[in-house]
Amino acid sequence: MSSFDATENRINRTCERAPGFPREAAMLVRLVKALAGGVHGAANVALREYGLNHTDYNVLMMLYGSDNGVITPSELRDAAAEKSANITRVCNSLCERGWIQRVPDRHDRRKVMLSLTAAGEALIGRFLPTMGQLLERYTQDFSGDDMASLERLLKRLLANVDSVEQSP
Amino acid sequence: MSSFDATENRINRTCERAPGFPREAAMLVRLVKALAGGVHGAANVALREYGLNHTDYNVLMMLYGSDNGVITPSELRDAAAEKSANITRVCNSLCERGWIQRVPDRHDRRKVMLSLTAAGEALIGRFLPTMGQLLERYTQDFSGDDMASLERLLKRLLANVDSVEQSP
DNA sequence: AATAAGTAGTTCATTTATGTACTAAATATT
DNA sequence: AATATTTAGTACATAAATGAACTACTTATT
Repeated sequence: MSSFDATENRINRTCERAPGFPREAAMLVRLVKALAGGVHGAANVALREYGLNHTDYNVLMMLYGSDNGVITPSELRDAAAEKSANITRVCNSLCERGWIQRVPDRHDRRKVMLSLTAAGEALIGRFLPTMGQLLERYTQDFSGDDMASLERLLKRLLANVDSVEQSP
Repeated sequence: MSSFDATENRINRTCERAPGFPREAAMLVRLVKALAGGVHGAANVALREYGLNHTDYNVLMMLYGSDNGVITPSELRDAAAEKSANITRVCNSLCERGWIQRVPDRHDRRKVMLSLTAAGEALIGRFLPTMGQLLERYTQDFSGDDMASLERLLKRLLANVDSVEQSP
Protein backbone atom coordinates (compact mmCIF):
# COMPACT_ATOMS: atom_id res chain seq x y z
CA MET A 1 0.00 0.00 0.00
CA SER A 2 1.85 3.03 -1.28
CA SER A 3 1.25 6.71 -0.80
CA PHE A 4 0.52 6.78 -4.51
CA ASP A 5 -2.45 4.42 -4.42
CA ALA A 6 -4.91 7.25 -3.78
CA THR A 7 -3.77 8.82 -7.02
CA GLU A 8 -3.57 5.64 -9.05
CA ASN A 9 -7.09 4.58 -8.14
CA ARG A 10 -8.47 7.91 -9.27
CA ILE A 11 -6.61 7.83 -12.54
CA ASN A 12 -8.02 4.37 -13.17
CA ARG A 13 -11.54 5.56 -12.52
CA THR A 14 -10.98 8.57 -14.74
CA CYS A 15 -10.09 6.23 -17.57
CA GLU A 16 -13.30 4.30 -17.01
CA ARG A 17 -15.35 7.49 -17.11
CA ALA A 18 -13.44 9.01 -20.02
CA PRO A 19 -12.35 6.22 -22.39
CA GLY A 20 -9.32 7.29 -24.36
CA PHE A 21 -7.78 9.26 -21.52
CA PRO A 22 -4.09 8.25 -21.52
CA ARG A 23 -3.64 6.33 -18.32
CA GLU A 24 0.09 5.72 -18.56
CA ALA A 25 1.07 9.29 -19.35
CA ALA A 26 -1.17 10.55 -16.55
CA MET A 27 0.41 8.09 -14.12
CA LEU A 28 3.90 9.15 -15.08
CA VAL A 29 3.12 12.83 -14.71
CA ARG A 30 1.60 12.31 -11.27
CA LEU A 31 4.50 10.13 -10.17
CA VAL A 32 6.89 12.86 -11.24
CA LYS A 33 4.93 15.44 -9.29
CA ALA A 34 4.79 13.28 -6.17
CA LEU A 35 8.53 12.61 -6.44
CA ALA A 36 9.44 16.23 -6.96
CA GLY A 37 7.38 17.23 -3.95
CA GLY A 38 8.82 14.49 -1.76
CA VAL A 39 12.41 15.22 -2.68
CA HIS A 40 11.84 18.93 -2.24
CA GLY A 41 10.31 18.48 1.19
CA ALA A 42 12.95 16.07 2.44
CA ALA A 43 15.74 18.36 1.27
CA ASN A 44 14.10 21.34 2.93
CA VAL A 45 14.04 19.49 6.24
CA ALA A 46 17.67 18.40 5.89
CA LEU A 47 18.86 21.86 4.87
CA ARG A 48 17.01 23.89 7.46
CA GLU A 49 19.86 23.69 9.95
CA TYR A 50 22.09 25.41 7.41
CA GLY A 51 19.62 28.21 6.79
CA LEU A 52 18.98 26.93 3.28
CA ASN A 53 16.12 25.50 1.28
CA HIS A 54 16.23 23.08 -1.64
CA THR A 55 16.30 25.82 -4.26
CA ASP A 56 19.21 27.57 -2.53
CA TYR A 57 21.01 24.23 -2.46
CA ASN A 58 20.43 23.60 -6.16
CA VAL A 59 21.77 27.00 -7.05
CA LEU A 60 24.85 26.64 -4.86
CA MET A 61 25.58 23.19 -6.29
CA MET A 62 25.30 24.37 -9.89
CA LEU A 63 27.81 27.08 -9.06
CA TYR A 64 30.04 24.52 -7.38
CA GLY A 65 29.99 22.39 -10.53
CA SER A 66 30.72 25.23 -12.98
CA ASP A 67 33.97 25.85 -14.85
CA ASN A 68 36.18 28.17 -12.83
CA GLY A 69 33.34 28.33 -10.33
CA VAL A 70 31.66 30.98 -12.45
CA ILE A 71 28.19 31.04 -13.99
CA THR A 72 25.84 33.70 -15.36
CA PRO A 73 22.23 34.06 -14.20
CA SER A 74 20.97 32.75 -17.56
CA GLU A 75 23.13 29.67 -17.42
CA LEU A 76 22.08 29.20 -13.84
CA ARG A 77 18.42 29.45 -14.84
CA ASP A 78 18.96 26.55 -17.27
CA ALA A 79 21.19 24.48 -15.03
CA ALA A 80 18.93 24.81 -11.99
CA ALA A 81 15.67 24.62 -13.94
CA GLU A 82 14.34 27.83 -12.44
CA LYS A 83 12.73 30.89 -13.98
CA SER A 84 15.05 33.84 -14.29
CA ALA A 85 13.04 36.00 -11.91
CA ASN A 86 13.48 33.32 -9.31
CA ILE A 87 17.20 33.15 -9.95
CA THR A 88 17.46 36.86 -9.26
CA ARG A 89 15.58 36.52 -6.01
CA VAL A 90 17.54 33.51 -4.78
CA CYS A 91 20.88 35.06 -5.74
CA ASN A 92 19.96 38.27 -3.95
CA SER A 93 19.42 36.27 -0.81
CA LEU A 94 22.64 34.25 -1.21
CA CYS A 95 24.61 37.45 -1.87
CA GLU A 96 23.18 39.18 1.17
CA ARG A 97 24.26 36.27 3.28
CA GLY A 98 27.76 36.35 1.84
CA TRP A 99 27.83 32.96 0.11
CA ILE A 100 28.04 34.12 -3.47
CA GLN A 101 29.10 37.30 -5.25
CA ARG A 102 28.14 39.17 -8.40
CA VAL A 103 30.84 40.58 -10.67
CA PRO A 104 30.01 42.44 -13.89
CA ASP A 105 31.43 40.87 -17.07
CA ARG A 106 34.06 43.13 -18.61
CA HIS A 107 33.55 41.88 -22.17
CA ASP A 108 29.75 41.87 -22.29
CA ARG A 109 28.37 44.43 -19.96
CA ARG A 110 24.91 42.89 -20.04
CA LYS A 111 26.27 39.87 -18.24
CA VAL A 112 26.94 39.16 -14.61
CA MET A 113 29.37 36.59 -13.31
CA LEU A 114 28.21 34.73 -10.23
CA SER A 115 30.72 32.91 -8.07
CA LEU A 116 31.00 31.31 -4.65
CA THR A 117 32.75 33.18 -1.87
CA ALA A 118 35.10 31.41 0.53
CA ALA A 119 32.22 31.31 2.99
CA GLY A 120 30.03 29.73 0.31
CA GLU A 121 32.62 27.05 -0.41
CA ALA A 122 32.92 26.34 3.30
CA LEU A 123 29.15 26.07 3.63
CA ILE A 124 29.02 23.52 0.81
CA GLY A 125 31.79 21.55 2.50
CA ARG A 126 29.62 21.32 5.57
CA PHE A 127 26.32 20.19 4.03
CA LEU A 128 27.64 18.08 1.16
CA PRO A 129 28.21 14.84 3.13
CA THR A 130 24.71 15.01 4.60
CA MET A 131 23.13 15.72 1.24
CA GLY A 132 25.12 12.97 -0.45
CA GLN A 133 23.85 10.47 2.10
CA LEU A 134 20.29 11.65 1.62
CA LEU A 135 20.57 11.17 -2.15
CA GLU A 136 22.03 7.72 -1.71
CA ARG A 137 19.01 6.57 0.25
CA TYR A 138 16.83 7.29 -2.76
CA THR A 139 18.61 4.70 -4.90
CA GLN A 140 19.58 2.33 -2.09
CA ASP A 141 18.05 -0.76 -3.66
CA PHE A 142 18.71 0.18 -7.29
CA SER A 143 21.13 -1.76 -9.43
CA GLY A 144 23.40 0.10 -11.84
CA ASP A 145 21.11 -1.06 -14.64
CA ASP A 146 18.04 0.21 -12.83
CA MET A 147 19.55 3.65 -12.45
CA ALA A 148 20.83 3.75 -16.00
CA SER A 149 17.53 2.78 -17.55
CA LEU A 150 15.59 5.13 -15.33
CA GLU A 151 17.91 7.95 -16.32
CA ARG A 152 17.56 7.09 -19.98
CA LEU A 153 13.76 6.94 -19.85
CA LEU A 154 13.48 10.18 -17.91
CA LYS A 155 15.68 11.92 -20.46
CA ARG A 156 13.41 10.76 -23.24
CA LEU A 157 10.36 11.93 -21.35
CA LEU A 158 12.02 15.28 -20.72
CA ALA A 159 12.84 15.65 -24.39
CA ASN A 160 9.15 15.20 -25.22
CA VAL A 161 8.03 17.64 -22.56
CA ASP A 162 10.58 20.18 -23.79
CA SER A 163 9.35 19.78 -27.34
CA VAL A 164 5.83 20.65 -26.21
CA GLU A 165 7.19 23.82 -24.61
CA GLN A 166 8.79 24.75 -27.94
CA SER A 167 5.57 24.36 -29.92
CA PRO A 168 2.63 24.39 -27.50
CA MET B 1 22.07 18.67 -27.16
CA SER B 2 19.36 18.63 -24.52
CA SER B 3 18.11 21.27 -22.13
CA PHE B 4 19.47 19.03 -19.42
CA ASP B 5 23.10 19.14 -20.51
CA ALA B 6 23.83 22.25 -18.47
CA THR B 7 22.78 20.34 -15.38
CA GLU B 8 24.46 17.07 -16.25
CA ASN B 9 27.82 18.71 -16.89
CA ARG B 10 27.75 20.38 -13.52
CA ILE B 11 26.83 17.21 -11.70
CA ASN B 12 29.74 15.49 -13.39
CA ARG B 13 32.12 18.20 -12.30
CA THR B 14 30.73 18.05 -8.79
CA CYS B 15 31.58 14.35 -8.67
CA GLU B 16 35.14 15.15 -9.74
CA ARG B 17 35.48 17.77 -7.03
CA ALA B 18 33.73 15.71 -4.37
CA PRO B 19 34.52 12.03 -4.92
CA GLY B 20 31.81 9.86 -3.44
CA PHE B 21 29.02 12.24 -4.33
CA PRO B 22 26.27 10.03 -5.77
CA ARG B 23 26.11 10.99 -9.41
CA GLU B 24 23.18 8.80 -10.43
CA ALA B 25 20.89 9.77 -7.59
CA ALA B 26 21.68 13.45 -8.17
CA MET B 27 20.95 13.07 -11.88
CA LEU B 28 17.62 11.40 -11.19
CA VAL B 29 16.55 14.05 -8.72
CA ARG B 30 17.40 16.84 -11.13
CA LEU B 31 15.66 15.12 -13.99
CA VAL B 32 12.57 14.79 -11.85
CA LYS B 33 12.70 18.47 -10.98
CA ALA B 34 13.16 19.51 -14.61
CA LEU B 35 10.29 17.27 -15.65
CA ALA B 36 7.96 18.50 -12.94
CA GLY B 37 8.68 22.09 -13.90
CA GLY B 38 8.22 21.44 -17.59
CA VAL B 39 4.96 19.58 -17.18
CA HIS B 40 3.69 22.19 -14.77
CA GLY B 41 4.51 25.03 -17.14
CA ALA B 42 3.05 23.37 -20.22
CA ALA B 43 -0.16 22.54 -18.37
CA ASN B 44 -0.44 26.11 -17.10
CA VAL B 45 -0.22 27.41 -20.65
CA ALA B 46 -2.82 24.93 -21.91
CA LEU B 47 -5.21 25.59 -19.02
CA ARG B 48 -5.06 29.35 -19.00
CA GLU B 49 -7.94 29.69 -21.42
CA TYR B 50 -10.15 27.84 -18.94
CA GLY B 51 -9.13 30.10 -16.06
CA LEU B 52 -7.29 27.23 -14.41
CA ASN B 53 -3.74 26.35 -13.47
CA HIS B 54 -2.13 22.91 -13.17
CA THR B 55 -2.91 22.58 -9.47
CA ASP B 56 -6.57 23.42 -10.02
CA TYR B 57 -6.64 20.81 -12.78
CA ASN B 58 -5.08 18.14 -10.55
CA VAL B 59 -7.59 18.80 -7.84
CA LEU B 60 -10.55 18.72 -10.20
CA MET B 61 -9.34 15.49 -11.80
CA MET B 62 -8.88 13.77 -8.44
CA LEU B 63 -12.47 14.68 -7.64
CA TYR B 64 -13.59 13.43 -11.03
CA GLY B 65 -11.95 10.08 -10.35
CA SER B 66 -13.35 9.60 -6.84
CA ASP B 67 -16.06 7.17 -5.79
CA ASN B 68 -19.45 8.86 -6.00
CA GLY B 69 -17.56 11.99 -7.01
CA VAL B 70 -16.85 12.73 -3.35
CA ILE B 71 -13.56 13.26 -1.55
CA THR B 72 -12.46 14.84 1.72
CA PRO B 73 -9.73 17.47 1.92
CA SER B 74 -7.35 14.97 3.55
CA GLU B 75 -7.86 12.38 0.86
CA LEU B 76 -7.46 15.11 -1.71
CA ARG B 77 -4.20 16.22 -0.12
CA ASP B 78 -2.84 12.68 -0.58
CA ALA B 79 -4.31 12.08 -4.03
CA ALA B 80 -3.13 15.41 -5.42
CA ALA B 81 0.21 15.42 -3.56
CA GLU B 82 -0.40 18.86 -2.08
CA LYS B 83 -0.06 20.23 1.43
CA SER B 84 -3.33 20.58 3.26
CA ALA B 85 -3.05 24.36 3.54
CA ASN B 86 -2.79 24.47 -0.20
CA ILE B 87 -5.81 22.24 -0.62
CA THR B 88 -7.86 24.66 1.45
CA ARG B 89 -6.75 27.61 -0.64
CA VAL B 90 -7.35 25.90 -3.98
CA CYS B 91 -10.73 24.56 -2.91
CA ASN B 92 -11.78 28.00 -1.69
CA SER B 93 -11.03 29.33 -5.13
CA LEU B 94 -12.84 26.48 -6.92
CA CYS B 95 -15.85 26.90 -4.60
CA GLU B 96 -16.03 30.63 -5.18
CA ARG B 97 -16.08 30.00 -8.90
CA GLY B 98 -18.85 27.45 -8.55
CA TRP B 99 -17.03 24.33 -9.77
CA ILE B 100 -16.99 22.37 -6.53
CA GLN B 101 -18.98 22.41 -3.31
CA ARG B 102 -18.34 21.65 0.36
CA VAL B 103 -20.87 19.61 2.32
CA PRO B 104 -20.34 18.73 5.99
CA ASP B 105 -20.20 15.00 6.75
CA ARG B 106 -23.18 13.95 8.84
CA HIS B 107 -21.42 10.98 10.44
CA ASP B 108 -18.10 12.62 11.32
CA ARG B 109 -18.57 16.28 11.83
CA ARG B 110 -14.86 16.97 11.55
CA LYS B 111 -15.04 15.99 7.92
CA VAL B 112 -16.03 17.85 4.81
CA MET B 113 -17.24 16.25 1.61
CA LEU B 114 -16.03 17.91 -1.54
CA SER B 115 -17.81 17.28 -4.81
CA LEU B 116 -18.04 18.66 -8.31
CA THR B 117 -20.99 20.83 -9.25
CA ALA B 118 -22.72 20.46 -12.61
CA ALA B 119 -20.69 23.45 -13.79
CA GLY B 120 -17.52 21.69 -12.63
CA GLU B 121 -18.41 18.52 -14.54
CA ALA B 122 -19.11 20.59 -17.62
CA LEU B 123 -15.79 22.39 -17.28
CA ILE B 124 -13.95 19.07 -17.12
CA GLY B 125 -15.79 17.90 -20.19
CA ARG B 126 -14.44 20.90 -22.04
CA PHE B 127 -10.76 20.69 -21.12
CA LEU B 128 -10.37 16.92 -20.90
CA PRO B 129 -9.79 16.24 -24.62
CA THR B 130 -7.13 18.94 -24.80
CA MET B 131 -5.38 17.72 -21.69
CA GLY B 132 -5.51 14.11 -22.86
CA GLN B 133 -3.81 15.09 -26.09
CA LEU B 134 -1.16 17.02 -24.22
CA LEU B 135 -0.41 14.01 -22.04
CA GLU B 136 -0.22 11.73 -25.05
CA ARG B 137 2.52 13.83 -26.57
CA TYR B 138 4.72 13.12 -23.57
CA THR B 139 4.79 9.40 -24.27
CA GLN B 140 4.45 9.59 -28.06
CA ASP B 141 7.49 7.48 -28.84
CA PHE B 142 7.25 5.18 -25.83
CA SER B 143 6.45 1.51 -26.21
CA GLY B 144 4.16 -0.19 -23.73
CA ASP B 145 7.23 -1.72 -22.14
CA ASP B 146 8.95 1.63 -21.87
CA MET B 147 5.99 3.11 -20.04
CA ALA B 148 5.58 0.10 -17.80
CA SER B 149 9.20 -0.01 -16.73
CA LEU B 150 9.36 3.72 -16.22
CA GLU B 151 6.27 3.53 -14.05
CA ARG B 152 7.71 0.65 -12.08
CA LEU B 153 11.05 2.38 -11.49
CA LEU B 154 9.42 5.66 -10.48
CA LYS B 155 7.24 3.84 -7.98
CA ARG B 156 10.31 2.28 -6.41
CA LEU B 157 12.03 5.64 -6.28
CA LEU B 158 8.95 7.18 -4.69
CA ALA B 159 8.81 4.45 -2.08
CA ASN B 160 12.39 5.28 -1.08
CA VAL B 161 11.70 9.00 -0.96
CA ASP B 162 8.60 8.40 1.13
CA SER B 163 10.57 6.23 3.53
CA VAL B 164 12.98 9.12 4.10
CA GLU B 165 10.05 11.35 4.94
CA GLN B 166 8.89 8.82 7.54
CA SER B 167 12.29 8.66 9.29
CA PRO B 168 14.35 11.70 8.25
C1' DA C 1 26.59 55.79 -38.74
C1' DA C 2 21.94 55.17 -37.72
C1' DT C 3 18.39 52.13 -36.71
C1' DA C 4 16.31 47.79 -35.78
C1' DA C 5 16.29 43.47 -33.50
C1' DG C 6 17.81 40.52 -30.05
C1' DT C 7 19.84 39.30 -25.40
C1' DA C 8 20.86 39.65 -20.26
C1' DG C 9 19.26 40.76 -16.14
C1' DT C 10 16.24 42.89 -12.93
C1' DT C 11 11.94 45.03 -10.93
C1' DC C 12 7.34 44.82 -9.61
C1' DA C 13 2.71 43.13 -8.84
C1' DT C 14 0.49 39.07 -8.18
C1' DT C 15 -0.16 34.28 -7.53
C1' DT C 16 1.05 30.09 -5.44
C1' DA C 17 2.86 27.42 -1.64
C1' DT C 18 4.32 26.45 3.06
C1' DG C 19 4.84 26.15 8.27
C1' DT C 20 2.63 26.87 12.36
C1' DA C 21 -0.88 27.56 15.26
C1' DC C 22 -5.52 26.99 16.23
C1' DT C 23 -10.63 25.18 16.66
C1' DA C 24 -13.74 21.52 16.73
C1' DA C 25 -14.85 16.96 16.88
C1' DA C 26 -13.94 12.05 17.48
C1' DT C 27 -11.61 8.37 19.89
C1' DA C 28 -8.85 6.32 23.58
C1' DT C 29 -7.61 6.08 28.47
C1' DT C 30 -8.28 6.37 33.04
C1' DA D 1 -18.02 10.29 33.10
C1' DA D 2 -13.99 12.99 32.92
C1' DT D 3 -9.71 13.73 30.73
C1' DA D 4 -6.21 13.08 27.39
C1' DT D 5 -4.91 12.11 22.69
C1' DT D 6 -5.58 12.03 17.95
C1' DT D 7 -7.66 13.56 13.68
C1' DA D 8 -9.83 16.91 10.25
C1' DG D 9 -9.84 21.15 8.53
C1' DT D 10 -8.86 25.97 8.36
C1' DA D 11 -6.64 30.71 9.27
C1' DC D 12 -2.91 33.48 9.15
C1' DA D 13 1.68 35.17 8.40
C1' DT D 14 5.42 34.40 5.58
C1' DA D 15 8.11 32.53 1.86
C1' DA D 16 8.67 31.11 -2.81
C1' DA D 17 7.56 31.39 -7.58
C1' DT D 18 5.79 33.46 -11.71
C1' DG D 19 4.44 36.62 -15.73
C1' DA D 20 5.01 40.78 -17.70
C1' DA D 21 7.10 44.99 -18.25
C1' DC D 22 11.28 47.46 -18.33
C1' DT D 23 16.47 49.03 -18.68
C1' DA D 24 20.88 48.50 -20.48
C1' DC D 25 23.70 46.60 -23.61
C1' DT D 26 25.16 44.03 -27.92
C1' DT D 27 24.65 42.44 -32.57
C1' DA D 28 22.57 42.64 -37.17
C1' DT D 29 20.73 45.35 -40.97
C1' DT D 30 20.32 49.05 -43.73
